Amino acid sequence: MTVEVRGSNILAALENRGYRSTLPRREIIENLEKRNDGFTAEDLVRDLPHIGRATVFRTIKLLLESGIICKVSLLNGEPRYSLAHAEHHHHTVCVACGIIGEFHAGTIERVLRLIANEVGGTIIGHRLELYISSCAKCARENRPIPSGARTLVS
Amino acid sequence: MTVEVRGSNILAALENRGYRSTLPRREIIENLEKRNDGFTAEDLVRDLPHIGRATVFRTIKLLLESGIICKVSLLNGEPRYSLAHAEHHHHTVCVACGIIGEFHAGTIERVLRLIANEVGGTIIGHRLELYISSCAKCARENRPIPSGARTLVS
DNA sequence: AGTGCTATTGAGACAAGGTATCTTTATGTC
DNA sequence: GACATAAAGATACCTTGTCTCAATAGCACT
Repeated sequence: MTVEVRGSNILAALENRGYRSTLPRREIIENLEKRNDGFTAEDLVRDLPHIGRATVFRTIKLLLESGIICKVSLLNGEPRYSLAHAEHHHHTVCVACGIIGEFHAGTIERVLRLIANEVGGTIIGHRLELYISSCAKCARENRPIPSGARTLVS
Repeated sequence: MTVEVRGSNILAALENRGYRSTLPRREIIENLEKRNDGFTAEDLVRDLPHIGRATVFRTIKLLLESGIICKVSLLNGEPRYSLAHAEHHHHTVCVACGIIGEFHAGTIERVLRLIANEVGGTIIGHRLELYISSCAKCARENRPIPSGARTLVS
């Protein structure tokens, strides 16, 4: 009996949910674990040309449903995926370079709960994205704020 | 000299921004003013078959940029448009019936400003959607919470 | 009311992001 | 190793928009 010591805990999470450990899934997981930026589905498709498009999307869906990755919208609505590092969190998106960060703020949860009371109904979840410019990286590289950043900020 | 007394202030807002008052635009505005739910672009296309698809989308874009309507994501990411009633606000989306509500909470803005300090960078905007079930209408009609509502709630 | 400039429209091709279908292949289990 | 079945690959299709380009219609001016 051999015990797999090193290896992705993401894969383990999928197996615990009853999914099979297949080569394409392992490759996709390995690929996205290397990224620290937000990525698109197309990034994965391009990086793993021997894996079918549909499989990439199916695996993304699986990882989303398992809470392993998150789907985040850029300001213009373009989707990006990002590895989830914390249990519950929100996202910052730099409109200049597109880098995605995470933050957690208990205050927000409390405020939202209060609002739910006023709004009526049962709160199921929320989506909160904070758009910033000049993130740490952009500030270092002196990257300017893109024009047209002001669009649909609800 | 005649003064147009009744009529859309939305149209006026567009004209003030230098856009022409065209028949298709007037019809689209009239149509969406009648709605109190969130609507899709396809709803408009279907309701106004003599107006070109591209024109509908172009007009929607115009209205978005002018802050007259908002684009909101349902839980599964599907887009909905909704007339903006207040200057700055956030949205509630009922996952059962899809009705979109507005709310405003100064507390949130304050909290977000605090967070921006911690996160670093300049805050450009934010997107906040609150997903609820059993909104007033659904509660009246005793509509159940849809299964699969738990998806990508970041 | 007619003229002219140019914004806007309509039609239809195209694009991005994703899903459905259907056959073949690979996993996990006994 | 055989079996049942989950998953993969290929590909067609769908949705939500955008782009192009010729034709049309608003608006301003006379």
